[in-house]
Amino acid sequence: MSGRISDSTVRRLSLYLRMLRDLERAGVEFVSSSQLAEPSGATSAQVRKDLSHFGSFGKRGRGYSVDGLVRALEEILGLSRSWRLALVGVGKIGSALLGYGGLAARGFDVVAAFDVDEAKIGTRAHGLRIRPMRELRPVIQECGAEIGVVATPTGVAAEVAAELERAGVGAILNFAPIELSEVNGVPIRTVDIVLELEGLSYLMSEAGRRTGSDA
Amino acid sequence: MSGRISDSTVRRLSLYLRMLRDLERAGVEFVSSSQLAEPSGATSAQVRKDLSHFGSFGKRGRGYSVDGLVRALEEILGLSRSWRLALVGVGKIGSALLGYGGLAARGFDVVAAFDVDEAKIGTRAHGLRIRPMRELRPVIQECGAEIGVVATPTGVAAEVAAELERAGVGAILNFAPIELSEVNGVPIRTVDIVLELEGLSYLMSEAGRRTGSDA
DNA sequence: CTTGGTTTGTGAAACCTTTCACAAGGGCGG
DNA sequence: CCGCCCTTGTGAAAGGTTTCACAAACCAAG
Repeated sequence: MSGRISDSTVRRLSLYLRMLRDLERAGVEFVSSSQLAEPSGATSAQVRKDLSHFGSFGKRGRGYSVDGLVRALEEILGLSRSWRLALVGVGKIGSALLGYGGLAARGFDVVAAFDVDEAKIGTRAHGLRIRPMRELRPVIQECGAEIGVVATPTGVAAEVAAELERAGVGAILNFAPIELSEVNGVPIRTVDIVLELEGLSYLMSEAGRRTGSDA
Repeated sequence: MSGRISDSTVRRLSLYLRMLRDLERAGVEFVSSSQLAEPSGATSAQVRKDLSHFGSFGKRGRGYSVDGLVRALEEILGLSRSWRLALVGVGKIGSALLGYGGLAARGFDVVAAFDVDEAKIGTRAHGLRIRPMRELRPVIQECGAEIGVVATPTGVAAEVAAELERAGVGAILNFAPIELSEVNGVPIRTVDIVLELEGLSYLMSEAGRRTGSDA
Protein backbone atom coordinates (compact mmCIF):
# COMPACT_ATOMS: atom_id res chain seq x y z
CA MET A 1 0.00 0.00 0.00
CA SER A 2 0.75 3.78 0.06
CA GLY A 3 3.50 4.95 -2.29
CA ARG A 4 3.21 8.32 -4.03
CA ILE A 5 -0.44 9.25 -4.46
CA SER A 6 -1.52 11.03 -7.64
CA ASP A 7 -3.29 14.35 -7.70
CA SER A 8 -6.30 12.83 -9.37
CA THR A 9 -6.65 10.27 -6.61
CA VAL A 10 -6.56 12.99 -3.96
CA ARG A 11 -9.17 14.99 -5.86
CA ARG A 12 -11.45 12.00 -5.93
CA LEU A 13 -10.95 11.32 -2.24
CA SER A 14 -12.26 14.83 -1.57
CA LEU A 15 -15.29 14.12 -3.71
CA TYR A 16 -15.95 10.83 -1.94
CA LEU A 17 -15.73 12.61 1.38
CA ARG A 18 -18.28 15.17 0.26
CA MET A 19 -20.75 12.51 -0.67
CA LEU A 20 -20.10 10.57 2.52
CA ARG A 21 -20.88 13.62 4.61
CA ASP A 22 -24.19 14.01 2.80
CA LEU A 23 -24.95 10.35 3.46
CA GLU A 24 -23.96 10.73 7.10
CA ARG A 25 -26.32 13.68 7.47
CA ALA A 26 -29.04 11.57 5.84
CA GLY A 27 -28.47 8.82 8.38
CA VAL A 28 -27.19 6.20 5.94
CA GLU A 29 -24.95 3.61 7.62
CA PHE A 30 -23.34 1.68 4.78
CA VAL A 31 -22.39 2.54 1.23
CA SER A 32 -20.91 0.50 -1.61
CA SER A 33 -18.07 1.52 -3.87
CA SER A 34 -20.45 1.86 -6.81
CA GLN A 35 -22.76 4.24 -4.94
CA LEU A 36 -19.71 6.20 -3.87
CA ALA A 37 -18.41 6.35 -7.42
CA GLU A 38 -21.45 7.75 -9.13
CA PRO A 39 -21.40 11.46 -8.22
CA SER A 40 -17.72 11.93 -8.98
CA GLY A 41 -17.99 10.17 -12.33
CA ALA A 42 -15.56 7.47 -11.27
CA THR A 43 -15.99 3.70 -11.43
CA SER A 44 -16.43 1.39 -8.47
CA ALA A 45 -13.07 -0.21 -9.16
CA GLN A 46 -11.46 3.19 -9.04
CA VAL A 47 -13.01 3.94 -5.67
CA ARG A 48 -11.70 0.69 -4.27
CA LYS A 49 -8.26 1.22 -5.77
CA ASP A 50 -8.07 4.77 -4.46
CA LEU A 51 -8.93 3.64 -0.95
CA SER A 52 -6.67 0.61 -1.10
CA HIS A 53 -3.63 2.91 -1.21
CA PHE A 54 -4.34 3.82 2.38
CA GLY A 55 -5.68 0.64 3.88
CA SER A 56 -8.68 -1.63 4.00
CA PHE A 57 -11.82 0.18 5.04
CA GLY A 58 -14.71 -1.92 3.76
CA LYS A 59 -16.50 -5.11 4.69
CA ARG A 60 -16.90 -7.62 1.87
CA GLY A 61 -20.49 -8.20 0.97
CA ARG A 62 -21.55 -5.13 2.93
CA GLY A 63 -19.69 -2.02 1.73
CA TYR A 64 -18.15 0.79 3.75
CA SER A 65 -19.34 2.18 7.07
CA VAL A 66 -20.22 5.80 6.31
CA ASP A 67 -19.06 7.10 9.67
CA GLY A 68 -15.88 5.09 9.60
CA LEU A 69 -14.94 6.18 6.10
CA VAL A 70 -15.69 9.83 6.85
CA ARG A 71 -13.27 9.71 9.76
CA ALA A 72 -10.66 7.83 7.75
CA LEU A 73 -10.79 10.23 4.81
CA GLU A 74 -10.69 13.26 7.08
CA GLU A 75 -7.57 11.82 8.65
CA ILE A 76 -5.96 11.02 5.28
CA LEU A 77 -6.74 14.41 3.77
CA GLY A 78 -5.73 16.31 6.90
CA LEU A 79 -9.24 17.64 7.42
CA SER A 80 -9.78 16.54 11.01
CA ARG A 81 -8.21 19.87 11.96
CA SER A 82 -8.73 23.37 10.63
CA TRP A 83 -6.24 25.40 8.59
CA ARG A 84 -5.38 29.10 8.77
CA LEU A 85 -5.15 31.12 5.58
CA ALA A 86 -3.32 34.39 4.96
CA LEU A 87 -4.73 36.37 2.05
CA VAL A 88 -2.56 38.71 0.02
CA GLY A 89 -4.46 41.11 -2.20
CA VAL A 90 -7.91 42.29 -1.17
CA GLY A 91 -9.20 43.18 -4.61
CA LYS A 92 -12.16 41.62 -6.36
CA ILE A 93 -11.17 37.99 -5.92
CA GLY A 94 -9.73 38.51 -2.46
CA SER A 95 -12.92 40.18 -1.23
CA ALA A 96 -15.04 37.45 -2.76
CA LEU A 97 -13.00 34.89 -0.86
CA LEU A 98 -13.32 36.76 2.41
CA GLY A 99 -17.06 36.90 1.98
CA TYR A 100 -17.40 33.26 1.01
CA GLY A 101 -18.69 31.41 4.05
CA GLY A 102 -18.01 28.06 2.43
CA LEU A 103 -14.35 28.22 3.39
CA ALA A 104 -14.75 28.62 7.14
CA ALA A 105 -17.53 26.05 7.06
CA ARG A 106 -15.04 23.49 5.76
CA GLY A 107 -12.24 24.34 8.15
CA PHE A 108 -10.33 26.95 6.15
CA ASP A 109 -10.23 30.19 8.17
CA VAL A 110 -8.81 33.37 6.73
CA VAL A 111 -6.93 34.84 9.68
CA ALA A 112 -5.00 37.68 8.04
CA ALA A 113 -5.33 39.92 4.99
CA PHE A 114 -2.73 42.13 3.32
CA ASP A 115 -2.73 44.71 0.57
CA VAL A 116 -0.48 47.41 -0.86
CA ASP A 117 -3.25 49.97 -1.29
CA GLU A 118 -2.84 52.68 1.37
CA ALA A 119 -6.55 53.45 1.14
CA LYS A 120 -7.49 49.93 2.15
CA ILE A 121 -4.92 49.43 4.89
CA GLY A 122 -6.46 49.71 8.32
CA THR A 123 -10.02 49.30 7.07
CA ARG A 124 -11.96 46.12 7.71
CA ALA A 125 -13.22 43.68 5.14
CA HIS A 126 -15.65 41.10 6.42
CA GLY A 127 -14.43 41.65 9.95
CA LEU A 128 -10.75 41.35 9.15
CA ARG A 129 -8.33 44.26 9.38
CA ILE A 130 -6.34 44.82 6.22
CA ARG A 131 -2.63 45.12 6.93
CA PRO A 132 0.30 46.53 4.99
CA MET A 133 2.63 44.18 3.12
CA ARG A 134 5.48 45.12 5.42
CA GLU A 135 3.76 43.22 8.24
CA LEU A 136 3.32 40.07 6.18
CA ARG A 137 6.11 38.05 7.68
CA PRO A 138 5.66 38.90 11.36
CA VAL A 139 1.88 38.59 11.27
CA ILE A 140 1.92 35.25 9.47
CA GLN A 141 4.42 33.92 11.94
CA GLU A 142 2.49 35.26 14.89
CA CYS A 143 -0.88 33.87 13.89
CA GLY A 144 0.62 30.68 12.49
CA ALA A 145 -1.04 30.71 9.09
CA GLU A 146 -0.27 27.54 7.14
CA ILE A 147 -1.66 28.44 3.73
CA GLY A 148 -0.91 31.60 1.75
CA VAL A 149 -3.41 32.86 -0.81
CA VAL A 150 -2.10 34.98 -3.69
CA ALA A 151 -4.86 37.21 -5.08
CA THR A 152 -2.67 39.98 -6.47
CA PRO A 153 -2.06 41.25 -9.98
CA THR A 154 0.03 38.90 -12.11
CA GLY A 155 3.10 41.12 -12.08
CA VAL A 156 3.79 40.76 -8.38
CA ALA A 157 2.45 37.24 -7.83
CA ALA A 158 5.79 35.46 -8.01
CA GLU A 159 7.39 37.91 -5.61
CA VAL A 160 4.47 37.61 -3.17
CA ALA A 161 4.62 33.81 -3.33
CA ALA A 162 8.32 33.89 -2.51
CA GLU A 163 7.67 36.20 0.44
CA LEU A 164 4.93 33.87 1.69
CA GLU A 165 7.36 30.97 1.54
CA ARG A 166 9.93 32.93 3.51
CA ALA A 167 7.24 33.74 6.05
CA GLY A 168 6.86 30.02 6.56
CA VAL A 169 3.57 28.98 4.96
CA GLY A 170 3.34 25.31 4.06
CA ALA A 171 1.31 25.71 0.88
CA ILE A 172 0.10 28.37 -1.55
CA LEU A 173 -3.14 28.86 -3.41
CA ASN A 174 -2.61 31.15 -6.38
CA PHE A 175 -5.28 33.04 -8.32
CA ALA A 176 -2.94 34.97 -10.60
CA PRO A 177 -2.79 33.68 -14.18
CA ILE A 178 0.83 32.62 -13.97
CA GLU A 179 2.51 29.30 -13.35
CA LEU A 180 4.43 29.68 -10.10
CA SER A 181 7.29 27.28 -9.56
CA GLU A 182 7.33 25.34 -6.36
CA VAL A 183 10.48 25.83 -4.27
CA ASN A 184 11.51 24.26 -0.97
CA GLY A 185 8.78 21.69 -1.38
CA VAL A 186 6.02 24.21 -0.70
CA PRO A 187 3.16 22.98 -2.90
CA ILE A 188 1.31 25.48 -5.06
CA ARG A 189 -2.10 25.13 -6.67
CA THR A 190 -3.16 27.66 -9.24
CA VAL A 191 -6.76 28.54 -10.01
CA ASP A 192 -6.65 30.06 -13.47
CA ILE A 193 -10.03 31.02 -14.84
CA VAL A 194 -8.75 32.19 -18.20
CA LEU A 195 -7.03 28.84 -18.68
CA GLU A 196 -10.31 27.05 -18.02
CA LEU A 197 -12.14 29.27 -20.47
CA GLU A 198 -9.49 28.70 -23.10
CA GLY A 199 -9.88 24.97 -22.58
CA LEU A 200 -13.59 25.33 -23.25
CA SER A 201 -12.84 27.50 -26.26
CA TYR A 202 -10.67 24.72 -27.67
CA LEU A 203 -13.37 22.10 -27.17
CA MET A 204 -16.04 24.25 -28.79
CA SER A 205 -13.82 25.08 -31.76
CA GLU A 206 -12.91 21.44 -32.13
CA ALA A 207 -16.58 20.43 -32.07
CA GLY A 208 -17.30 23.09 -34.68
CA ARG A 209 -14.45 21.91 -36.89
CA ARG A 210 -15.68 18.33 -36.71
CA THR A 211 -19.33 18.94 -37.46
CA GLY A 212 -18.27 21.56 -39.98
CA SER A 213 -16.16 19.14 -42.01
CA ASP A 214 -18.59 16.23 -41.63
CA ALA A 215 -21.51 18.12 -43.11
CA MET B 1 -1.10 13.82 -36.29
CA SER B 2 -4.29 15.03 -34.54
CA GLY B 3 -6.29 12.32 -32.78
CA ARG B 4 -7.96 13.03 -29.45
CA ILE B 5 -6.00 15.70 -27.59
CA SER B 6 -5.66 15.44 -23.83
CA ASP B 7 -6.71 18.15 -21.41
CA SER B 8 -3.19 18.55 -20.15
CA THR B 9 -1.93 19.18 -23.66
CA VAL B 10 -4.55 21.88 -24.20
CA ARG B 11 -3.66 23.51 -20.88
CA ARG B 12 -0.03 23.62 -21.91
CA LEU B 13 -0.89 25.09 -25.31
CA SER B 14 -2.57 27.97 -23.48
CA LEU B 15 0.54 28.49 -21.41
CA TYR B 16 2.78 28.46 -24.47
CA LEU B 17 0.53 31.02 -26.09
CA ARG B 18 0.80 33.29 -23.08
CA MET B 19 4.52 33.23 -23.21
CA LEU B 20 4.58 33.71 -26.96
CA ARG B 21 2.46 36.84 -26.64
CA ASP B 22 4.92 38.23 -24.13
CA LEU B 23 7.76 37.46 -26.51
CA GLU B 24 5.88 39.04 -29.39
CA ARG B 25 5.36 42.21 -27.37
CA ALA B 26 9.06 42.15 -26.57
CA GLY B 27 9.87 41.96 -30.28
CA VAL B 28 11.46 38.51 -30.22
CA GLU B 29 11.27 36.75 -33.58
CA PHE B 30 12.24 33.15 -32.93
CA VAL B 31 11.96 30.88 -29.93
CA SER B 32 13.12 27.32 -29.27
CA SER B 33 11.08 24.56 -27.69
CA SER B 34 13.24 24.66 -24.57
CA GLN B 35 12.69 28.39 -24.04
CA LEU B 36 9.00 27.83 -24.57
CA ALA B 37 8.94 24.98 -22.09
CA GLU B 38 10.51 26.72 -19.14
CA PRO B 39 7.72 28.90 -17.76
CA SER B 40 5.09 26.17 -17.89
CA GLY B 41 7.33 23.65 -16.21
CA ALA B 42 7.27 21.36 -19.23
CA THR B 43 10.18 19.84 -21.13
CA SER B 44 11.29 20.77 -24.62
CA ALA B 45 10.27 17.35 -25.90
CA GLN B 46 6.81 17.87 -24.49
CA VAL B 47 6.46 21.19 -26.28
CA ARG B 48 7.42 19.60 -29.57
CA LYS B 49 5.12 16.63 -29.02
CA ASP B 50 2.22 18.90 -28.07
CA LEU B 51 2.64 20.97 -31.21
CA SER B 52 3.23 17.94 -33.42
CA HIS B 53 -0.38 16.86 -32.85
CA PHE B 54 -1.48 19.81 -34.93
CA GLY B 55 1.20 20.13 -37.54
CA SER B 56 4.74 21.19 -38.11
CA PHE B 57 5.38 24.76 -37.04
CA GLY B 58 9.09 25.03 -36.49
CA LYS B 59 12.26 25.32 -38.54
CA ARG B 60 14.98 22.84 -37.67
CA GLY B 61 18.08 24.51 -36.37
CA ARG B 62 16.17 27.74 -35.84
CA GLY B 63 13.09 27.23 -33.63
CA TYR B 64 9.59 28.62 -34.02
CA SER B 65 8.58 31.96 -35.49
CA VAL B 66 6.91 33.77 -32.59
CA ASP B 67 4.33 35.50 -34.77
CA GLY B 68 3.54 32.37 -36.69
CA LEU B 69 3.11 30.24 -33.64
CA VAL B 70 0.93 32.83 -31.92
CA ARG B 71 -1.42 32.79 -34.91
CA ALA B 72 -1.36 29.00 -35.13
CA LEU B 73 -2.13 28.52 -31.44
CA GLU B 74 -4.88 31.12 -31.50
CA GLU B 75 -6.41 29.22 -34.38
CA ILE B 76 -6.07 25.85 -32.65
CA LEU B 77 -7.46 27.07 -29.34
CA GLY B 78 -10.26 29.02 -30.96
CA LEU B 79 -8.94 32.32 -29.67
CA SER B 80 -8.80 34.23 -32.94
CA ARG B 81 -12.39 35.22 -32.21
CA SER B 82 -14.07 36.40 -29.03
CA TRP B 83 -16.61 34.49 -26.94
CA ARG B 84 -19.77 35.69 -25.21
CA LEU B 85 -20.44 34.62 -21.63
CA ALA B 86 -23.75 34.50 -19.78
CA LEU B 87 -23.37 34.71 -16.01
CA VAL B 88 -25.90 33.13 -13.68
CA GLY B 89 -25.65 34.25 -10.06
CA VAL B 90 -24.38 37.73 -9.26
CA GLY B 91 -23.19 37.05 -5.73
CA LYS B 92 -19.62 37.35 -4.48
CA ILE B 93 -17.97 35.29 -7.17
CA GLY B 94 -20.22 36.52 -9.93
CA SER B 95 -19.51 40.16 -9.08
CA ALA B 96 -15.80 39.50 -8.88
CA LEU B 97 -15.95 38.03 -12.37
CA LEU B 98 -17.89 40.98 -13.75
CA GLY B 99 -15.31 43.35 -12.33
CA TYR B 100 -12.33 41.37 -13.58
CA GLY B 101 -11.04 43.13 -16.65
CA GLY B 102 -8.76 40.22 -17.47
CA LEU B 103 -11.61 38.34 -19.12
CA ALA B 104 -12.62 40.93 -21.70
CA ALA B 105 -8.94 41.60 -22.35
CA ARG B 106 -8.55 38.01 -23.48
CA GLY B 107 -11.66 37.85 -25.58
CA PHE B 108 -14.23 36.59 -23.07
CA ASP B 109 -17.05 39.14 -22.80
CA VAL B 110 -19.79 38.80 -20.24
CA VAL B 111 -22.87 39.88 -22.20
CA ALA B 112 -25.68 38.92 -19.82
CA ALA B 113 -26.17 38.41 -16.08
CA PHE B 114 -29.00 36.68 -14.23
CA ASP B 115 -30.03 36.30 -10.61
CA VAL B 116 -33.03 35.17 -8.57
CA ASP B 117 -32.76 37.99 -6.03
CA GLU B 118 -35.61 40.47 -6.66
CA ALA B 119 -33.56 43.22 -5.02
CA LYS B 120 -30.78 42.83 -7.58
CA ILE B 121 -32.92 42.42 -10.67
CA GLY B 122 -32.98 45.56 -12.77
CA THR B 123 -29.93 47.08 -11.07
CA ARG B 124 -26.62 47.33 -12.85
CA ALA B 125 -23.39 45.61 -11.92
CA HIS B 126 -20.32 46.83 -13.75
CA GLY B 127 -22.49 48.26 -16.50
CA LEU B 128 -24.58 45.15 -17.04
CA ARG B 129 -28.27 44.95 -16.20
CA ILE B 130 -29.16 42.04 -13.98
CA ARG B 131 -32.07 40.05 -15.36
CA PRO B 132 -34.51 37.59 -13.82
CA MET B 133 -33.99 33.87 -14.34
CA ARG B 134 -37.17 33.67 -16.33
CA GLU B 135 -35.46 35.59 -19.14
CA LEU B 136 -32.48 33.27 -19.24
CA ARG B 137 -33.39 31.32 -22.31
CA PRO B 138 -34.66 34.11 -24.56
CA VAL B 139 -31.85 36.49 -23.65
CA ILE B 140 -29.12 33.91 -24.18
CA GLN B 141 -30.57 33.02 -27.53
CA GLU B 142 -30.97 36.63 -28.53
CA CYS B 143 -27.47 37.72 -27.66
CA GLY B 144 -25.94 34.43 -28.78
CA ALA B 145 -23.91 33.64 -25.70
CA GLU B 146 -21.74 30.56 -26.20
CA ILE B 147 -20.48 29.96 -22.66
CA GLY B 148 -22.63 29.75 -19.53
CA VAL B 149 -21.09 30.56 -16.16
CA VAL B 150 -22.66 29.01 -13.06
CA ALA B 151 -21.94 31.10 -9.96
CA THR B 152 -24.95 30.08 -7.89
CA PRO B 153 -25.29 28.23 -4.60
CA THR B 154 -24.55 24.51 -4.85
CA GLY B 155 -28.16 23.46 -4.44
CA VAL B 156 -29.37 24.94 -7.71
CA ALA B 157 -26.19 24.57 -9.77
CA ALA B 158 -27.22 21.36 -11.56
CA GLU B 159 -30.60 22.77 -12.45
CA VAL B 160 -29.07 26.02 -13.73
CA ALA B 161 -26.53 24.10 -15.81
CA ALA B 162 -29.34 22.09 -17.40
CA GLU B 163 -31.25 25.27 -18.18
CA LEU B 164 -28.13 26.79 -19.75
CA GLU B 165 -27.76 23.73 -21.94
CA ARG B 166 -31.37 23.98 -23.04
CA ALA B 167 -30.78 27.65 -23.82
CA GLY B 168 -28.11 26.50 -26.23
CA VAL B 169 -24.74 27.34 -24.71
CA GLY B 170 -21.84 25.32 -26.06
CA ALA B 171 -19.88 25.06 -22.81
CA ILE B 172 -20.23 25.70 -19.09
CA LEU B 173 -17.85 27.07 -16.48
CA ASN B 174 -19.00 26.07 -13.02
CA PHE B 175 -17.94 27.64 -9.72
CA ALA B 176 -20.24 25.63 -7.47
CA PRO B 177 -18.50 22.89 -5.48
CA ILE B 178 -20.31 20.05 -7.22
CA GLU B 179 -19.36 17.74 -10.04
CA LEU B 180 -21.79 18.47 -12.87
CA SER B 181 -22.22 15.74 -15.42
CA GLU B 182 -21.79 16.66 -19.04
CA VAL B 183 -24.81 15.94 -21.22
CA ASN B 184 -25.32 16.38 -24.96
CA GLY B 185 -21.60 16.85 -25.38
CA VAL B 186 -21.62 20.27 -23.73
CA PRO B 187 -18.26 20.39 -21.95
CA ILE B 188 -18.13 21.56 -18.35
CA ARG B 189 -15.15 22.80 -16.38
CA THR B 190 -15.48 23.20 -12.65
CA VAL B 191 -13.42 25.62 -10.58
CA ASP B 192 -13.60 24.27 -7.06
CA ILE B 193 -11.58 26.23 -4.55
CA VAL B 194 -12.36 23.99 -1.61
CA LEU B 195 -11.12 21.02 -3.61
CA GLU B 196 -7.83 22.82 -4.26
CA LEU B 197 -7.45 23.69 -0.60
CA GLU B 198 -8.16 20.11 0.41
CA GLY B 199 -5.49 18.97 -2.04
CA LEU B 200 -3.03 21.28 -0.32
CA SER B 201 -4.21 20.03 3.05
CA TYR B 202 -3.40 16.49 1.97
CA LEU B 203 0.08 17.42 0.82
CA MET B 204 0.87 19.30 4.01
CA SER B 205 -0.41 16.48 6.19
CA GLU B 206 1.55 13.98 4.16
CA ALA B 207 4.72 16.05 4.54
CA GLY B 208 4.07 16.25 8.26
CA ARG B 209 3.53 12.52 8.54
CA ARG B 210 6.77 11.83 6.68
CA THR B 211 9.04 14.15 8.59
CA GLY B 212 7.21 13.13 11.75
CA SER B 213 7.99 9.45 11.33
CA ASP B 214 11.53 10.02 10.05
CA ALA B 215 12.65 11.97 13.09
C1' DC C 1 30.17 23.66 -51.70
C1' DT C 2 31.27 21.67 -47.39
C1' DT C 3 31.56 21.51 -42.50
C1' DG C 4 29.86 22.28 -37.83
C1' DG C 5 26.65 23.63 -34.59
C1' DT C 6 21.86 23.78 -33.53
C1' DT C 7 16.98 22.43 -33.18
C1' DT C 8 12.95 20.12 -34.89
C1' DG C 9 9.82 16.10 -35.45
C1' DT C 10 9.04 11.44 -34.09
C1' DG C 11 9.29 6.37 -33.28
C1' DA C 12 10.41 3.57 -29.22
C1' DA C 13 10.82 3.02 -24.33
C1' DA C 14 9.51 4.10 -19.78
C1' DC C 15 6.25 5.39 -16.74
C1' DC C 16 1.76 6.12 -14.73
C1' DT C 17 -3.34 5.55 -14.37
C1' DT C 18 -7.50 3.16 -15.20
C1' DT C 19 -10.12 -0.88 -16.08
C1' DC C 20 -10.86 -5.76 -15.84
C1' DA C 21 -11.83 -9.87 -13.63
C1' DC C 22 -11.88 -12.92 -9.93
C1' DA C 23 -10.63 -15.12 -5.45
C1' DA C 24 -11.57 -14.22 -0.66
C1' DG C 25 -14.65 -12.99 2.79
C1' DG C 26 -19.08 -11.55 5.08
C1' DG C 27 -24.05 -11.56 6.04
C1' DC C 28 -28.54 -13.66 5.99
C1' DG C 29 -32.31 -16.86 5.43
C1' DG C 30 -33.50 -21.29 6.09
C1' DC D 1 -24.63 -25.11 10.10
C1' DC D 2 -25.14 -24.56 4.99
C1' DG D 3 -25.64 -22.39 0.75
C1' DC D 4 -26.49 -18.27 -1.73
C1' DC D 5 -25.74 -13.67 -2.93
C1' DC D 6 -23.19 -9.64 -2.57
C1' DT D 7 -19.08 -6.63 -2.33
C1' DT D 8 -14.33 -5.86 -1.30
C1' DG D 9 -9.36 -5.90 -2.32
C1' DT D 10 -6.00 -6.75 -5.81
C1' DG D 11 -2.96 -8.79 -9.35
C1' DA D 12 -2.87 -8.49 -14.36
C1' DA D 13 -4.12 -6.23 -18.68
C1' DA D 14 -5.13 -2.25 -21.16
C1' DG D 15 -4.79 2.38 -22.18
C1' DG D 16 -2.65 6.88 -21.96
C1' DT D 17 1.04 10.29 -21.27
C1' DT D 18 5.81 11.65 -20.81
C1' DT D 19 10.56 11.09 -21.68
C1' DC D 20 14.34 9.52 -24.47
C1' DA D 21 17.25 9.57 -28.25
C1' DC D 22 18.38 10.29 -32.89
C1' DA D 23 17.88 11.07 -37.97
C1' DA D 24 16.58 14.86 -40.82
C1' DA D 25 16.87 19.56 -41.78
C1' DC D 26 18.39 24.24 -41.49
C1' DC D 27 21.69 28.18 -41.02
C1' DA D 28 26.03 30.40 -41.10
C1' DA D 29 30.76 30.66 -41.83
C1' DG D 30 34.63 29.57 -44.32
